[in-house]
Amino acid sequence: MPRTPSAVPRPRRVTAAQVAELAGTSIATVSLVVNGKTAGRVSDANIERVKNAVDELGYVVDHTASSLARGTSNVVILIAPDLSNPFYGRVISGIKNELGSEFQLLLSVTGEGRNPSASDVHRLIALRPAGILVEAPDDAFLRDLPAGAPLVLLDAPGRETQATTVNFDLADGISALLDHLAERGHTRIGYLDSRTRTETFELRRILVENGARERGIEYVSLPEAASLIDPDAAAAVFARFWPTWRDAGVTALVCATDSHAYGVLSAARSLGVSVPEDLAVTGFDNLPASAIVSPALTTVELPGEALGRGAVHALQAQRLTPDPVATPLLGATLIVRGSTA
Amino acid sequence: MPRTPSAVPRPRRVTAAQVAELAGTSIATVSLVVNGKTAGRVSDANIERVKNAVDELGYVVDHTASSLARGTSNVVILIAPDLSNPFYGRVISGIKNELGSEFQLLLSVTGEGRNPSASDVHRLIALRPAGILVEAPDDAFLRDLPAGAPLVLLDAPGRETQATTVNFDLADGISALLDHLAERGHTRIGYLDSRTRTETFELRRILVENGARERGIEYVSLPEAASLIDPDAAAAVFARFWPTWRDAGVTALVCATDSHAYGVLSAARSLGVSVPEDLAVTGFDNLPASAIVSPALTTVELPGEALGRGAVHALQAQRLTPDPVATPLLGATLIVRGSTA
DNA sequence: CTGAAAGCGCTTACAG
DNA sequence: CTGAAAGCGCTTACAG
Repeated sequence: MPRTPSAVPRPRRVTAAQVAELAGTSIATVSLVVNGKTAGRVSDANIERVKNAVDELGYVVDHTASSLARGTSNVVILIAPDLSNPFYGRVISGIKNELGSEFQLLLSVTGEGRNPSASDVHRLIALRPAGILVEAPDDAFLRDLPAGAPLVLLDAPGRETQATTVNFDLADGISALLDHLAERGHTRIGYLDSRTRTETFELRRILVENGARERGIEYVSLPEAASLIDPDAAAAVFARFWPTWRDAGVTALVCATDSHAYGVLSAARSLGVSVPEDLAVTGFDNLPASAIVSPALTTVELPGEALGRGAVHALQAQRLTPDPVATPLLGATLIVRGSTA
Repeated sequence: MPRTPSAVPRPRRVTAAQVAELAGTSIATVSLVVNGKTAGRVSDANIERVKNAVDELGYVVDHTASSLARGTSNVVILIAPDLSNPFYGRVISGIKNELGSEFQLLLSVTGEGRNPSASDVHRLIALRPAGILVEAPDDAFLRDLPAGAPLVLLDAPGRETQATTVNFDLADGISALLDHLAERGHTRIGYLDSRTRTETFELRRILVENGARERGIEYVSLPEAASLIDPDAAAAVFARFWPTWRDAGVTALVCATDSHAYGVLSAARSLGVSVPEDLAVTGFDNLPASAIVSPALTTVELPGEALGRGAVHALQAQRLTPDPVATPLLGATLIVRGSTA
């Protein structure tokens, strides 16, 4: 937004001084009352007077001034690469439910599916948030961990010692997935990776690879087979690599996210590849659309609501210590549907 | 988040006073330099000294103090009911692209698909935002329009006189849709509404109803047929009303959003209703998944990116006047796919 | 229980 | 071009 020549003046806000005057008290008393710190410090009569004056004038504490005086605000910020991914809806809902009304959640999105960077966070720290929750931070971010606000990383496996982190139990969900594929008779599987280099995707790939080996399943490695978290991008990558996978005897393709899998389903249809007859397809997340796409998608459900709640708990613990706080892993569940029938 | 007993102290931030001391200038000079207001007011030598000191200390202007002194912040807030709807991804991207780096976008979501309310906005105004963008405000909100920050409503047709509003040209898109259905020989259509009572949905329904009449298509009115913007909820409603529609001879069902349509496609499959043979289905939005569901969805594409850009333009204009600013309608386009083939 | 006052870290007239 | 000072609207020791 270009700088504006001169903005129109807005209506003056009601201040604590006005409330104090109307109530016949000091500003300090107004502050104590509106912040509920009256116990043994303000008389009932004054509490009453201030409350009446607040109602009459419609006074609301100025958040900016309050934050400056206090040194911290009541805002908690979630920074994430791509809120349009429905997965975050569940995370956000978990955070809000757990935060309660004392704090206020604001979201910051990085552009173009870019991962949150340290400079993004520095700009947000200037807002003096009560906490910052970072979804899927990238390497650069972790190299220069910003100080200045309590920080919690979400879905950043392997970073537990660097910062407070809330993670999924991917090992469990991936074991179930591979058992399922083995049971269906698959002996050669491929993997469609996410192109964003984030810890969680690194881990998913490695667990699939190792788990396959343990079960005598051949993991056909094709590191180039990776796309952004977007059905169209995934479709293009699948179209490009399908011949290779097919010729290698791959009968099941594990995708890094449901969004990747959607693209595979779409491209497979165009290419005349039958799912699951020619190729079984699986995802991660269990997005709402996964029950509806055709065939319905087998996927490892990641409990986003629990991730959000866990992040708030961790933030609360983090506020009490400068050291990383240990948090329990959140279980992932295999959901079997038609795409691996 | 429950109140914490006593938070650990965070590292002290670098202040302008420290920069001034290192640079050997006054604090005022530091402020002028970091805000780029040096023209004719700061010597080149001092600009240089301050910049070096800023770099050396890693100084960042404290946003809270700056907002308090200035009376307004550099934060623009978008408040929306449900960011998990991929439609908002495009809107957000449009806003960010247009805002540039001088301002910072933060998002606030209302819980549970609830529409933004006046009290939500009052809490946000306490942050002294440079502007507030409200997506799909509800009636109560509009009855008590909050003052205190420049405000722009997105997708709130009929509210142009109450506040600055950016809207789609729904009439155009719906005309194209009905022409298409008429051409395919449909003479009786149904409508699956959104249960959130928002202006835009009201308008969609009315335009479909009137447009049908003008074309000699019978609009089978079933006001109960409405659900939240969620495939599962829409599927349940469709399952309940399909017998009624079928018996009334409905051969095409217009849905208020693509998300509703996904639910219909899913339920239709379970019920053995062939799409488009037994029933043609359409949506609004053109979400990414709409090209991938089966059959692919015919839909009226709403240009979310343009909506976001338009909102920022409108905000900029709004800052110059207390009166609602007139904005052009953004064209909607019909995308024809298999669900009406 | 109460209020005057210092302080949070900036920005912006203002006088020089 | 420069800096001392007032002011933004709160919160919180502190003295009473």
